[in-house]
Amino acid sequence: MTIKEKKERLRRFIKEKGLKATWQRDFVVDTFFKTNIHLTAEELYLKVRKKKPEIGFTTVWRALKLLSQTGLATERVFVDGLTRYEQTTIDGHHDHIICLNCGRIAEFENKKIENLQRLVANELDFEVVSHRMELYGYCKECRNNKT
Amino acid sequence: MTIKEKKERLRRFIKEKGLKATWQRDFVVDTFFKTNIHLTAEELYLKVRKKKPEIGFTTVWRALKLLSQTGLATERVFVDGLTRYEQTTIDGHHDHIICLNCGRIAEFENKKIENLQRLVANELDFEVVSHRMELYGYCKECRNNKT
DNA sequence: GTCCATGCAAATTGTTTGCACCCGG
DNA sequence: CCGGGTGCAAACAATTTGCATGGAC
Repeated sequence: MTIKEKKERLRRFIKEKGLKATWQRDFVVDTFFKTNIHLTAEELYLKVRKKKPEIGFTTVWRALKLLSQTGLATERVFVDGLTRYEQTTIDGHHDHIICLNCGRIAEFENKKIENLQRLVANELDFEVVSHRMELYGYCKECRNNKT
Repeated sequence: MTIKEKKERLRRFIKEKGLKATWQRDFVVDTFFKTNIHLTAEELYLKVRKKKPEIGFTTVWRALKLLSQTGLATERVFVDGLTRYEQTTIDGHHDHIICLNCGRIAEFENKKIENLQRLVANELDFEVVSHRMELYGYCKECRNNKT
């Protein structure tokens, strides 16, 4: 899905809900779409504020909540306990691998693991509807520059 | 590890650290050890308070922190964002499967999945040191009593 | 003009800490 | 007695909400 399509989808959602379009929210959403990493509301707010200091934290926060509702963003909480927002990609589910040193977050998908998960669940008489899996470790760069 | 052994281990740890034994902490730890489910500090506090209303939340909380330091308990945060404390079992690492309806938490271990994780990480040039994996779904009972 | 959006400030929630008093050794 | 333990209350941090004002249609 291109950014243009995402914006269109959001525009339709806003219309359906009887909400109004505003340049503030537009700007926040734009900034978010142009960033392809996992951001906290705080981080996005700081990013936005650099360009438009008149936009408040609440607006950024509510824009992210709106994007979550629309399905254009996903809230994720990693072990640091902060809520991060991730742009929804066209390809469905994926998991994360996070560098404990630099905080870099990479994404991956592995059907074999998901099949095994379903298998394990069956053994325990559970029906899986979702899962969360994160790997923590060190990326190449951080391994090389070890202290 | 039996409860007795755990208590012994804690006793030694307390001595080493130059801390003191008190009946309040003893009672909290006892209550925790007798419960084999995943509890939040709040839940344990309520449990304790029923028997000993004079014990405060702080004591419960600090006892759990102490147990974590000792390695006798493990802090876990699932998707609801609450910190739960789990008794450390003799067998090392395991993951969780959680019923979205009744909240029941079951544990499992699967070496195949862990091997695949390492494999995936290698492809991405990461070195894995830990992971978090939780499956969410419905347990047998909740599937049968579906609304 | 009518509502929704905004952004400040304040409430909330879960967790953690400061401190005066208590109590075990 | 002394030093750590307790438990209240208050600090904290992240998130969420109330409300008066402003702006889009």
